Amino acid sequence: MELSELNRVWSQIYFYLRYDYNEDITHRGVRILQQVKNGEYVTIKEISEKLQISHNTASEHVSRLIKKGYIQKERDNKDRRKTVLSLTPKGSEVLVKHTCLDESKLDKIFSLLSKEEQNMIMSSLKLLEQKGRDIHENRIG
Amino acid sequence: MELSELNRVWSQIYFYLRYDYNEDITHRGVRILQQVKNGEYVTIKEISEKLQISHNTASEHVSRLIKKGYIQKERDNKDRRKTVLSLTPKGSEVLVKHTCLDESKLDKIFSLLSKEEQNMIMSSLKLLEQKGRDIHENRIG
DNA sequence: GTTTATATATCGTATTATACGATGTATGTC
DNA sequence: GACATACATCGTATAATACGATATATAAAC
Repeated sequence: MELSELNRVWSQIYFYLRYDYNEDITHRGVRILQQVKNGEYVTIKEISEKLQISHNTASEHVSRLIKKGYIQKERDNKDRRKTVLSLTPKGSEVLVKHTCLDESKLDKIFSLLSKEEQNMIMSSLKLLEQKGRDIHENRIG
Repeated sequence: MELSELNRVWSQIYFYLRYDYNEDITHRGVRILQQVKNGEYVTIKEISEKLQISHNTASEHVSRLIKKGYIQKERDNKDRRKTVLSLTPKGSEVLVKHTCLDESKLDKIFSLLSKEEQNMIMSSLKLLEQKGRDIHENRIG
């Protein structure tokens, strides 16, 4: 199995199918939205550690994202010092545009595929996701 | 077919499996390396149009990437005004780190999959790539 | 051959993105 | 109360990004 071939294909897919979308969010902002989306309990400290930046920087980035309406925050009832972050619907939408494949393009592609092909693609991706999650959560080596 | 589900899976795969790599290239730099990799004949003007920036900005970004050893340039023999850009091996490597999945992670995953599963994943991705290329090159509506 | 157009390089200038130390407030633990 | 933790705010600084002006080189049109 030639993994570099798989990688070539992966990055080509993204190159061809990503949204042609004009940035109105910073690079750092996207990374933060990703972290907020993928954590269960995300605080400023979490963000600063994950992105390896100071807490002040993290706080300010988050503050700007809140102003843009992409993130909301609330104080944790169990520890009022802590701020818990979550994505707004608007934030979710912006994140999709910057990390996902253009669904109108996907729609065109899928309309040309057999049911069997569609299912194959879906199964493959889900298998990769599942194994990927295991790696991410250190359940595998 | 629920495309948003496919997209959720896609972005999760990337989130779990991408390289944990420290940036020593700018966001714009990565975009330019991508363009250089994916074009057959890439000039400063091409870059400026694709990224929708002025030619001077494009020229300067490219100049910096050349200094870092990621891109090389040569004059087109048929039109000496034109500079043709290509990736260096070093540039290719940096691009992989910023756009691909971590191959050591993939290796772990694939070592756990049957030959059949591996082939299914590979076939699926190649099918998506092929159709994606068609879309990109306007062969499909 | 001259004029005009094209392609890129360089420089000066400016804005935005990103970062952190210092400081302050609020809350939690001992 | 003393100390620790979490985050917010402000001042400061650097890096990234952008473009207009200008210049040089080359190609096309007349």
